[in-house]
Amino acid sequence: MAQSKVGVIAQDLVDKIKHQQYKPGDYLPSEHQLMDLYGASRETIRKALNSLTELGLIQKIRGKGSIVLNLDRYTFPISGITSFAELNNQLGLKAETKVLLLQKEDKLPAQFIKYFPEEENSIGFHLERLRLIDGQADVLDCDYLLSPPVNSLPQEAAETSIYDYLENKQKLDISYATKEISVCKIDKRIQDLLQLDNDLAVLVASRNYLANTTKFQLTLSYHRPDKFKFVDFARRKKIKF
Amino acid sequence: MAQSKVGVIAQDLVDKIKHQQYKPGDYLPSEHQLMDLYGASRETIRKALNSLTELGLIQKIRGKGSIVLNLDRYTFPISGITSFAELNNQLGLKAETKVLLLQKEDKLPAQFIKYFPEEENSIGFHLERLRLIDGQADVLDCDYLLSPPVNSLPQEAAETSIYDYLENKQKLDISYATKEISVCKIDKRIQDLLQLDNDLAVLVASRNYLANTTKFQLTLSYHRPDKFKFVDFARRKKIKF
DNA sequence: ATATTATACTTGTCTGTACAAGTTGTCAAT
DNA sequence: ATTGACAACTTGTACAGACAAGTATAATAT
Repeated sequence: MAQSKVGVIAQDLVDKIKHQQYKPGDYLPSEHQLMDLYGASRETIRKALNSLTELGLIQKIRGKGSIVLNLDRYTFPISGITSFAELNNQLGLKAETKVLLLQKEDKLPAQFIKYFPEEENSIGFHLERLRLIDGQADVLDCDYLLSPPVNSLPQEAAETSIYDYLENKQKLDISYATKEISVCKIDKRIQDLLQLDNDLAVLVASRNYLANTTKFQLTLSYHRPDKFKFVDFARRKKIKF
Repeated sequence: MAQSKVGVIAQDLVDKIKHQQYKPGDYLPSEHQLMDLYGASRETIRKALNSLTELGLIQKIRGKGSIVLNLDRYTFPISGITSFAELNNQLGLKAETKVLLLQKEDKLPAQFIKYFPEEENSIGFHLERLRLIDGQADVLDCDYLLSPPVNSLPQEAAETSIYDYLENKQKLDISYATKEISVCKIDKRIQDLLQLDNDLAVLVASRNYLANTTKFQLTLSYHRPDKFKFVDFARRKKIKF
């Protein structure tokens, strides 16, 4: 997955932290020691350490070292563009996906227009999936995959992981996303699907982009309010916008 | 604010993007041109560009250049540890803060214990503030500032900006935070403060830390559901946890 | 005992070089 | 006109060296 030397080192350090080889509160080996361990230059080591810092796994303290932070599985940030299938694997949940709809459209379906007016006339694949955890319907994912760049979308990919399909089969380079989390009123249909008493749901709306900056996916995720939990790690920004 | 050469360059680029000197869709000058412009080495330029990449301001494309992304003010990510006063300045809102409570406690008040059980016996300053925008009460911020490391907390700091006070007066080095966003039931008192019809609010619970990894602040922010909006920028992570 | 100094560690910052790899346009051969 | 090779750009990765600055320990001077 991570082919560069920096990536290999970073992944190895992450794995060792995960398996408690380096425990929360411990200091990692010093940068010079890591240079010997991995046979790399100091800049290379430092780039790997910086990526762990951004992930919230370590904190660097000048003059002392890099200390492993205390982030158990439940506080580990869910942000980043993580697909449901990946989340599922990482957290070891037994989840199920029901595909409610998969069809090609020649313009953006009505329910999306309010949130993504700029794509009103785009061709794409309309996909609706209900996510169940322990038999309970927790999330309704409504996707619109823009075509181009998405040429095809088999039913089987929709049932398992469209990200796996797009990245590995279609060789699309998924890169970044903008997300908005808010609370919205939902119609009777969604209310029934999620078996909700009232008409409020947490809505995560996201625009997803490839590395060449082309937009390829719009998503509206409706979450049961009582099950929704978004965990984030944030560093104090030194740059003022 | 940013004393390092990298920081100065990054801030300058951000300012130029902000003032449309570099517009969305444009390519920034190449790294070699930026070297000449700022009189810096390529690695220094690249570190500055990387920080813009993480902020979601640009996208680097190999062989082509760094393209400015289209992020208007409303989609600019609010994450990071940004204080209400800072947000206020950046967005140019006319907001008001009412201090409801400020007193020292010798153990964690009951309302916090459910979310921060590990700090049950900590001494600290209990602070409650109501945030109003256009006269409307939108957020109730409940803070617990741990003592140590926070020795004092004057009323005036609570009314304006405790982050300004802690960073500039007390010289605390605020570094990172973990946040959890969820939806919770609120009691009658909070319901009245926020003038809500029902008993649901969006709750952002966060643990805030200094650069030396000491926890200094616990926060429970209750948001009116109809006003809450959390905007985020996320990059696809290449590291699997 | 206390304070100071020296030192050996740590991370932070910046420089310069080298080569790999992706993109684009030019020019020549077909 | 199309193709293909090449050159000139771009960013990506890695290396080695130098000095600054913060931390901790031990030896020293008072």
